[in-house]
Amino acid sequence: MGLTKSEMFTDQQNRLAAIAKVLGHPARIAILQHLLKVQNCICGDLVEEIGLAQATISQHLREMKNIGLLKGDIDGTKVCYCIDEVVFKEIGVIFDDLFKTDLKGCC
Amino acid sequence: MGLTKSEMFTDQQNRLAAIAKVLGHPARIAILQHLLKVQNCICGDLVEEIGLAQATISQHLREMKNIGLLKGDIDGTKVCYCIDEVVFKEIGVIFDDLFKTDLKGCC
DNA sequence: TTGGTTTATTGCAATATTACGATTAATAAC
DNA sequence: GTTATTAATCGTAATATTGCAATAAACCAA
Repeated sequence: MGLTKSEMFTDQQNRLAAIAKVLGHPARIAILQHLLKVQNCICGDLVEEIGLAQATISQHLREMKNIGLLKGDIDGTKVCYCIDEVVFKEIGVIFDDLFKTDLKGCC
Repeated sequence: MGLTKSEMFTDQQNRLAAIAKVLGHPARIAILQHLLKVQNCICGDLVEEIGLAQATISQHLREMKNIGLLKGDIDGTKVCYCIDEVVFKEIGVIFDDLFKTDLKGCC
């Protein structure tokens, strides 16, 4: 089917899954890591940096924008992408909450 | 194409993406949260708990096992699933590393 | 205006994912 | 033995994702 039955889950579960899904592709991880490394906007050097076609990179960037992780500022013919600090931190907290649980190893 | 070009990325990027991909479905988030809540093995009550068909749940469980997040102990006709503590913590660290970066908001 | 640069979008092909019914395999209960 | 229970697997249909070439859109420069 390929159709996720999201109505069966809570908003929190769907939001977390949507975020993880966007992170679930190495090209998007590479984009995020590059943005974290340069600590600045990136204006189009991603195509050479990552090595995928321009259309493909653009698509990945759109998905990252969809969950709010990135924002794009138009600057002439270029578009400067950078991380949305608030959303970035929010996502960090979400994962932190999920993985901070102390397990009392049962098996 | 639907075929990720994973050879273009580092092992670390591919591993992180693979983990995030598995977390990128609300049913698998629900499974993980249920396991964290009961703090014990779950032996098959997931089908009623989540509300998807048995075959579907089994498929989701397999994906979570593939990345090492869950392990299943056979107990008679039942199989008890629980979180692999080591991998769980490892994944927590991976996300923590990724999101701990302090951004100096550029845009 | 014309041409160059950059990014988004469209259209498409190949592959992947999601979901479930049906079946199978393994054990348990009797 | 038979039957019930449980979970994995198979097969299949519907939908999603990935990737790219081609094109469009928007701006800049001369």
